Amino acid sequence: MFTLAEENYLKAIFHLEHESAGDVSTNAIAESMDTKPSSVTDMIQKLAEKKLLVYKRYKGAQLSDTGRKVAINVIRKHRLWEVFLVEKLNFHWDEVHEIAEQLEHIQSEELITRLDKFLGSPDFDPHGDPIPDKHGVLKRTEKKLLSEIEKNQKGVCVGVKESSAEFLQYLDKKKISIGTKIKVLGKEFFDGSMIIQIGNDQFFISNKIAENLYVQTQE
Amino acid sequence: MFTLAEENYLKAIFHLEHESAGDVSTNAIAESMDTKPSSVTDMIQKLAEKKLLVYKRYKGAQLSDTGRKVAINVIRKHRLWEVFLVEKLNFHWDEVHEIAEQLEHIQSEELITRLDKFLGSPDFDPHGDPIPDKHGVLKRTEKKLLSEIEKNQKGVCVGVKESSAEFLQYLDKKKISIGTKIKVLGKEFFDGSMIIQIGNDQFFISNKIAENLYVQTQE
DNA sequence: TTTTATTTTTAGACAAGACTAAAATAAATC
DNA sequence: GATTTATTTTAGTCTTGTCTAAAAATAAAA
Ligand SMILES: [Mn+2]
Ligand SMILES: [Mn+2]
Ligand SMILES: [Mn+2]
Ligand SMILES: [Mn+2]
Repeated sequence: MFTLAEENYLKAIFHLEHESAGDVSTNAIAESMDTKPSSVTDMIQKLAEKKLLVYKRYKGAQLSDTGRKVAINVIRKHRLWEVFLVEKLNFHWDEVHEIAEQLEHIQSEELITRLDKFLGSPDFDPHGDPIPDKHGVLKRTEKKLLSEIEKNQKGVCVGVKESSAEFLQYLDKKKISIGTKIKVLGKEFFDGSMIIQIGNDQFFISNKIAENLYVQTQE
Repeated sequence: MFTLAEENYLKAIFHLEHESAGDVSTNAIAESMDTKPSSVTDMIQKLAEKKLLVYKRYKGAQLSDTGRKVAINVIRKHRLWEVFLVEKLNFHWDEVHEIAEQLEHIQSEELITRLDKFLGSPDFDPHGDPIPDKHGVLKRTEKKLLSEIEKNQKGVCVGVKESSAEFLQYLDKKKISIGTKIKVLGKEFFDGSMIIQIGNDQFFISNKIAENLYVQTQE
């Protein structure tokens, strides 16, 4: 139905729409897709032709309902495949993204329906990201960045904002994974760094780490 | 490493090399890939540049060792994915080929290694075709076409030559699948049609059917 | 309100892969 | 051996998706 390139653009725009309000700029798309602004202009004009997004010259793009549906379906596939890779093939969570980038473009509704069932209709992918259901509905859960919680508060890790292999490997080294309980012992006002406690271990983390970890403050 | 188009050409040429001896002709490739001879010429010239095959103008193509290795690896992936779709996702054998055509191009050695292990290192795909091992070695088994065996001989179905959905659905209707025991009760010299027995059922099959069913005559 | 800087778009080119139409070569037939 | 036919290749064009360089529009600064 749609080309690989089209699907990737729609997906990127979808993510960007959730990062900041208003129209998505040409430059933002170009940066997030590691391509040139002129290429982006070309493509969004084509996507606008196809009614997958609304585009006004010099003002940016905004997904249409159908465009959003396509994007969400790609994301659904991406995340289901990631679950498959981790749960069934025992890949580690830092190894699956690249492969899922390819698998997300396999065209077959039936395949995804069956894969979903095979995996037990998971609600979250290995990085804690919600998996849209068949109709594109995303379970929104209450979660904050670790950087947003205060001294002496506790939270349980429910996801990562960034999911680069480097970051995930850092978390492994620190024994942080989905489900890990974290208590903030101290928070430095100046640079946002923290002292946290996990189990009996206490250690320092930088603001960059705290800004990429999602936690749920349970109570 | 290689593009989707390149992989498909190499795979097609590999199959054609096994269908008849000598160089593979431009027209044969074009027909098997449902494309035009001029397009084939373009591509095999590029593949020759890349040393994936040997090409002499007006004489046809012949895979090089590296070209053959690439082709076999694609076939390995195709067949392993077909096993996955049937064994794990409960697809029927007539539904998997199209999806495997896409999955066979996913690039990740590790993925295939793990998929193979997950599936228990199967030797054959759902259509009875052998799955090359990691090193590209194909288990050659003794099998003949049903059309080649004589009256009163018995055989067990071990594979299909053609694997179109239509043919596979015909086989289903006749309750023929891998492992089915077949006895040839009669054979018409004129058109090669047969009367066969399966279990307690006896029925007529045309030569076209007999020429697309592989059997092993056990004795 | 000009001037300057940034963002975005256009124009033109390129690579991959496909196609049509025409030319070249090989195979078949007389 | 000459001629007709079939196969294969070349030449030129098209689409998709990318790029660079230049122009146009917008935003920021003076
Ligand atoms: Mn991912
Ligand atoms: Mn992805
Ligand atoms: Mn197949
Ligand atoms: Mn295939």
